Amino acid sequence: MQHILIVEDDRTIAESIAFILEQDSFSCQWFDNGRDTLDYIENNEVDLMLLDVGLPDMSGFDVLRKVRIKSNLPVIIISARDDESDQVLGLEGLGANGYITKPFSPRLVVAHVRSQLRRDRADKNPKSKFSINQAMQRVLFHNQELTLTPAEFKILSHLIKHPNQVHTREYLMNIIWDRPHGSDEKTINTHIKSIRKRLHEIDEMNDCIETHRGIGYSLIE
Amino acid sequence: MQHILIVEDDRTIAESIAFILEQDSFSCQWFDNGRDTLDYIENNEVDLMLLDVGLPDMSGFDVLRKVRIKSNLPVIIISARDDESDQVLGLEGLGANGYITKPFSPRLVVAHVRSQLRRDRADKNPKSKFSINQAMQRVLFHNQELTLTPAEFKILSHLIKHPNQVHTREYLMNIIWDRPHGSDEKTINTHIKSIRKRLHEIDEMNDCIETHRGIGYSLIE
DNA sequence: AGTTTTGGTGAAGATTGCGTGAAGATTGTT
DNA sequence: AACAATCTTCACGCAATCTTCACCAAAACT
Repeated sequence: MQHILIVEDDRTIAESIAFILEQDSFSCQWFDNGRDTLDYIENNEVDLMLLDVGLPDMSGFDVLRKVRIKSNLPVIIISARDDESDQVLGLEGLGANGYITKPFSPRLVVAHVRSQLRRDRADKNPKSKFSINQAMQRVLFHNQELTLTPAEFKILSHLIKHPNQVHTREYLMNIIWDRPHGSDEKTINTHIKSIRKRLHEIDEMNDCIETHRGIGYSLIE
Repeated sequence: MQHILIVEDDRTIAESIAFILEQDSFSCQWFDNGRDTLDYIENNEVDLMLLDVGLPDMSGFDVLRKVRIKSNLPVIIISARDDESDQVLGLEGLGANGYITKPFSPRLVVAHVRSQLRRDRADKNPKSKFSINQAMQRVLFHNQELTLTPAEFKILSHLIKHPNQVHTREYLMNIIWDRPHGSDEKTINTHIKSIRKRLHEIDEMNDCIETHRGIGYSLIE
């Protein structure tokens, strides 16, 4: 179930939007001011925000600006008919994802929301299969814990943090050892081998780590 | 000077839009039906189209659909207030780049047009058929990845970085090997051959790399 | 036209680099 | 010290890549 935030000081309008969206099996949450909205976003999972520009405590654009500092939550601006130029300003300049002008029909709202969420999902899909727990020196792969030796952790976590980029063996060696260390670069091969083996145990059909002959390795997303 | 097409059957509206845009130093052309519009686009350079959905001979959406078959000309839909759902349909489904609802203010039109043309220019600028991903040691050709050996990558990326310029075989050899290397210059021929072959696999009618008899090679844009 | 030079082509070695498994070296722990 | 875990090295075989070669086609020169 996807969760929509409605930020609108006119209770009638907010309720009618909520009613429509709930019929389309979205869950909705209504706020009539900016402060509460920002608090809520800070602490809850939200999939999309419908944002009126005219709010009692702060401009909708201020809300958008503050949201954009921390996230790229899809935001659809709702604006009154008479401040047209604001529409464009908000849409283009502050990173809104769409806008609707009052008065609007139910169908229009649902269409906008659906189309925006579709686009948003497409953006999010190329999500990393990895997550790093730096404090615990652990890496999750497909939400399963990898048991890695210290050297393996250093190499893999670096590759994850800088994906789609070739790292030379020399560079990876510097990551393992803080201070210069007269070791053979072949060592890296062996570490990579065992990292691959561990990834393989979880995902048979896996080929994240690419070899770049004569150069080094890279992790592809 | 950028040329805007206004497709709108209401003469008053069309003229007012044209007046506004001309003040902003665009050149404008007005059509009140779909047939003439399509004819014109076929034979003239146009930078952007403002398209009303309600036309006498055919729907604006039909016009858009026909235009989209042949080009990705930026199109901004103009729609009357009462057919809201059509807006979304046109915008999402048929590849319109924006929409404005009647009635609109002059500033809104100009803002939309400017913002759209800005985006369009950004899309068009990186128009070289090649792009180099140095980090991944890869070259994209027509947005497709070329699988290149290290030597091939070194040669091709150098040619791309210095196009329209002849490079001697000796010079290209120095690019492949850091240190002096007593190899035959014919080697370059073979590398060029295989680079050409790979380009050929993507674009049959391709002849980017020119031979300069007795001297070397160059890449032409 | 005939000759010479230069480049394209395909294929056959030569070379290099990598994966692999295992053995030795190092480190830390009990 | 003994042990386990980890790191490093090594040798072998394979595959990717580089280089060379022989032969033909195209261009330049006589």
